[in-house]
Amino acid sequence: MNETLDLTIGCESCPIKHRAVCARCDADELETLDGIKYYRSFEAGQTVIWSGDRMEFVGSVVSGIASLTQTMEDGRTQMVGLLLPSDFVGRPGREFASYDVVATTDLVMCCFRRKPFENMMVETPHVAQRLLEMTLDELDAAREWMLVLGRKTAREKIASLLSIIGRRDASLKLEGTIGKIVFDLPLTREAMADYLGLTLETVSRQMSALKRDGVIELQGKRHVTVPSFERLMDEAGDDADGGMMA
Amino acid sequence: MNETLDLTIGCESCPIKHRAVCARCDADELETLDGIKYYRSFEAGQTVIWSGDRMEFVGSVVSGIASLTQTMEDGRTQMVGLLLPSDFVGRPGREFASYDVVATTDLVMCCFRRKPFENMMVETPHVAQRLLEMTLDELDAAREWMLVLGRKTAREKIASLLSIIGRRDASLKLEGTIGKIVFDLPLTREAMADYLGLTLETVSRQMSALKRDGVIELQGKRHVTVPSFERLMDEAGDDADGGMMA
DNA sequence: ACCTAGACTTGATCTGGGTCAAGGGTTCGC
DNA sequence: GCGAACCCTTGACCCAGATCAAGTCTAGGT
Repeated sequence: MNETLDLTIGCESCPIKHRAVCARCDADELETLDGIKYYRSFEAGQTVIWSGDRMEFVGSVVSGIASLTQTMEDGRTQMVGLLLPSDFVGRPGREFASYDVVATTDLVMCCFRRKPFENMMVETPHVAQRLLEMTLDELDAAREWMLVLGRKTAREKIASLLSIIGRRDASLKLEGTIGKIVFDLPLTREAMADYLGLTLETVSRQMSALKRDGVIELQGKRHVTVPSFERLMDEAGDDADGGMMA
Repeated sequence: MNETLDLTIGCESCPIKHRAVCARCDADELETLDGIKYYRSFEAGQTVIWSGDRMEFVGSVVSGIASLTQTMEDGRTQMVGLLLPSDFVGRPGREFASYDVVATTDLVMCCFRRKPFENMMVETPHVAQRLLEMTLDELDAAREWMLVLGRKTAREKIASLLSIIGRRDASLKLEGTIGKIVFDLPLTREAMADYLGLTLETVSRQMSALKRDGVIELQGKRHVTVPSFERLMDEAGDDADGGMMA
């Protein structure tokens, strides 16, 4: 499934090399890339791109968390995507950004100037195909989230979010997704609310309720221990298979 | 924007030829396609594919409307995509379906056997690129819908749905999206509710309210007249630009 | 013509989550 | 060490939309 993740050609802190570009490629392409690649750092809370801005680059998250958000004129906001390390940002072929991209934590991104990247994509078909696969994955994630937003209760929403972050975190640490899981929440209660279509008060109340009921333990406000991942999945109302089926 | 829509090489009732395959291609590729192409018809209410089924084909909607839906064990369902004529169905590279695909009205699809289609995709890079563009469009639509599901009121949700269907319908008829619009709702109140994350009673009440307030007129239950599209957009809480910016 | 079934509407009531308000805990800078 | 700024929690109350319960309307079928 993650057949490209173990490739280590090139700089290992740059996930795009592994996932979008390096997959099944030869060293020549890495040479090509190095001329158009650069890193950018952002502080927590900083906006990476405003919706409507010209996109000068595409890239991927090296460390930290970014979020895609949409805002209505009256200030209501909805997070429409959570970008974790190794996630791709940007739209080859799109001139302007469709969403605000905000650094939710301190953030390092690996960027490629858009035009040269697009040219390279045309010349190397498997990059386009890898990008298509990644986009399809994002689409699946977005659609799964539509079920969360449209039909789940506040408690189920929280459990869903915790299980996504917990699973992702655990797989990065190469642990299993069974039994006990420990991780730090990279989001404020407000950011969680924006992702879940709730208010921060409701998020806080439901976190307390899940703690009271023994589904999670909290050390401080952000450090979470999940004694039974199955129990959490159950609270989330998901099928037990854990999303193994694409 | 719809640069590929006016191509008329090949059978004009088969949108995939126009949108996914024919774009900027030469006649040879049409020959290749004809060996692996077939049509399928479905009655309203029939299920095209069950989630988890092996996908034997990809294809596109020729006429009628299909929907992608997700269902929880307890029966709560959420529609995660509405497939209108010319929309693409299926995932090159994916073995199994992720969602139920249901014919919401009588439906004709133009199908391609999946394996040969994938092979063709590898050989003709611009098809992969067209598919990437289409997938990015779907992703944008899904994310826009996340804002609807997460943050909009029932009245705004209904107005959003009506404006999407109305706009799509009007553009197919080559009318503008300004001023008056007339169309038939292709969805039952229940299907609307499933798409909007509401109950059918709430949908019905809000339709009545929009009618009472003069935002829409109803002839029968399904035939809708929108005297002012701007007014409708306003009720939907959208920016005025009408989504012209991809 | 009548009967039935499915799609829709409308009313009455209930409730989950929003809103408003008042705190508490930590981490800064001074 | 003290105030200020965040971030978070908890309580009291309210309301949009869910739920439960009758209906109405229309299209087919006999």
